[in-house]
Amino acid sequence: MNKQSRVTIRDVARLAGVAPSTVSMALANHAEIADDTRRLVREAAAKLHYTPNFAARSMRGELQRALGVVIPHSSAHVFSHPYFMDILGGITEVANRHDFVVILSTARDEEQGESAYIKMLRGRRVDGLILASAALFDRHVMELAVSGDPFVFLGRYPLNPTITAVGIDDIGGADMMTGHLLARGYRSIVHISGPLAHLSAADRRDGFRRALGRAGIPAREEDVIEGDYSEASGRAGARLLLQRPALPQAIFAANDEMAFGVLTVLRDRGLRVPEDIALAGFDDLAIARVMSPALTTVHQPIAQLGATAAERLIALVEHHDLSETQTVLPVTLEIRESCRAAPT
Amino acid sequence: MNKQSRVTIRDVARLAGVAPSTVSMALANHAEIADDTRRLVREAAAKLHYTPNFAARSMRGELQRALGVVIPHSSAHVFSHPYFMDILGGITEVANRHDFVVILSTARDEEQGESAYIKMLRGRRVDGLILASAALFDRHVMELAVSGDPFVFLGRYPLNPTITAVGIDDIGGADMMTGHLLARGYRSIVHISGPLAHLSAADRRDGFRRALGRAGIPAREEDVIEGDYSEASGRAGARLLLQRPALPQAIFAANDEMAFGVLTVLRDRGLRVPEDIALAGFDDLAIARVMSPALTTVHQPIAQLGATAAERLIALVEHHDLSETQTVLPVTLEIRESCRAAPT
DNA sequence: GATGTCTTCTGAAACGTTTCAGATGCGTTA
DNA sequence: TAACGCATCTGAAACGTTTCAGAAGACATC
Repeated sequence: MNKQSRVTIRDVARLAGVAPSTVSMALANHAEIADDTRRLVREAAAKLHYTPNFAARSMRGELQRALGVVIPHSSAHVFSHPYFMDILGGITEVANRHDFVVILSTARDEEQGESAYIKMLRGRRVDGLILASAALFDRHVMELAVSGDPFVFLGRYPLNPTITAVGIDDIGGADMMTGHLLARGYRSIVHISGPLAHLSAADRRDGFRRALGRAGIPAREEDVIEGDYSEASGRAGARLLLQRPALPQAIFAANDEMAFGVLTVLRDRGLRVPEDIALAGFDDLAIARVMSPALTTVHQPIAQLGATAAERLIALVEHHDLSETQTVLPVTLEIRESCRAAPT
Repeated sequence: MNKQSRVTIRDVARLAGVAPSTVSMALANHAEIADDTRRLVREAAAKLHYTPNFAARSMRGELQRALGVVIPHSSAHVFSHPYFMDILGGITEVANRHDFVVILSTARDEEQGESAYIKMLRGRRVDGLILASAALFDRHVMELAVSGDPFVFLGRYPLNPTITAVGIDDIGGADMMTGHLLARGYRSIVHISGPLAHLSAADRRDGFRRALGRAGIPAREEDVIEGDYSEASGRAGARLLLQRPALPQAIFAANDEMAFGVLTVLRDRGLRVPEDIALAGFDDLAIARVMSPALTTVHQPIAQLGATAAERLIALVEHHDLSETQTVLPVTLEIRESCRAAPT
């Protein structure tokens, strides 16, 4: 019920009474096809519901018009679901506008041989790749870089400026948030960081330290507790803090999920936020708005991140010159209820 | 840097000193190729990093090994992000296991001509489609059904039993939840429904009514308020209720987002949940756990829904016989804090 | 020695496009 | 009338596979 229903360019040619090559050129709007013929061909194609076969087309060296988006399966817990959904939203919107299709690859890193997404590229299933949240030291990244295949790294990638990367200003965001807390009078602040092997986590910590330094507050080892971006690690961090002789005045978690973990533990111990202790997050996912108290956090333009990455990749694939290879998108402060209002 | 790096079967053949057809057969493990030759070819292919070109392969009538997942962009607000992310998770996991690739199509319904995803199917970019949350009366569904192209409808589809559909037990879930509320002693319950043009919304309302009927409570028109699954419509529903002379004892929202909308309005009016009024939701998204009070809701196996759909579609594509075409997955009650504990 | 049977490999054809050199027909110019 | 230019169309080749009829060689049988 499938095979026989395939209508090819030859069928259209027969119906229109012209050669297949004429059909091809007519549909592609080549100038040397007479208007009458073009119309004739168009009608025939429409009547037969002709749709060009992509495989055949791309065999002639045309682009597949497909982008691969690689989301590491193993580290899926590291990044929250809505984050990826928004990224995907941004990517697909741009891709659709450029008539590209998006292929999802939830890569589990395979030890042996080449990863599935490199095969997609080599097998010309996609024209280029967007690597979402790959680790900085991912061996495939270097491999891709030397192969010259088009790809975009999601996140900052200062190690190698020739790699096209789109990230957000993690340092600046953490700096702003810390500055905000300081401005509200909190002097003792503890940062619960993400997994420091990820650049975003290290960046956020560095931003935290930078703001502290500017305020003349000495950096102390114990003011940073390393988590892994998961709610559970937020809880663990909070419990650790509760064992200390004195609680800080504010806790700045490196993402919203950890902040929520912190909140649940504090609440269990009967501590009120923000009255007893202030709390801040990072990312501005839906959870931040929904928590009570609503979480003060750093808003990042996630969909735009995906959109920009897709635009860069398509430019790369179509051999346009990129004005800049490494982009850092700005973030904004989202002030809500979890930090006491400044005394006015 | 791309073109010249393409290594074809001919390159492998040259290096191995055999004919291209031999390479093809050796790599496909045909029996009539001697073991020694097979080894030789394998080595050559590995040395050259040969990856077969998918376009060429599929021109020979092979499967593309690609599934299309259609997510209606326009009605994106109707379904929440984490829902689709979980669906996608289930789909990709099964697809990967069967060596299929997942192509995302965030279809904005185009008025003119064929939709993008039908083109994907016709152009043989994908072997089959999964339609996520298409409306029952979607004209493309019927079109697909008559064309005989493989596709799976996500959600119940009782209208046409020949269509392969995977849904959840919306009726049973709403019935269970309503029964639970009744068992806890609530007699006056209002249901805020989803958009009733969607079957899931109508089903949930019907389940609500069925439980009420079994308990001998007469169905009243005003006990159902139609929303559209959005948080805003939950707020609107709550405001409507607050204008009535008497508040119901419990509100059962047809999804968690609307329940959250209801909660914000109640909270603004100084009403406590569950002390003053009980609240229940449906879906069990992350938001249900995060709200305070944590929301009592109906848990649906979203990832499994996606996984089952993918399995059905792959079976369809590979012409296996389906034991059943229409599947309804069971749901479970998730009792949390938003309904007062039963007096024991 | 002729014939037949296996085993193993090869060459050509086919899949559905696009491209491009050239064919065709027609009006214009010398 | 011959030559040319132009507009329009066509046929063949090519893209990288897989398949399949058949070739080649080794060996066994009569």
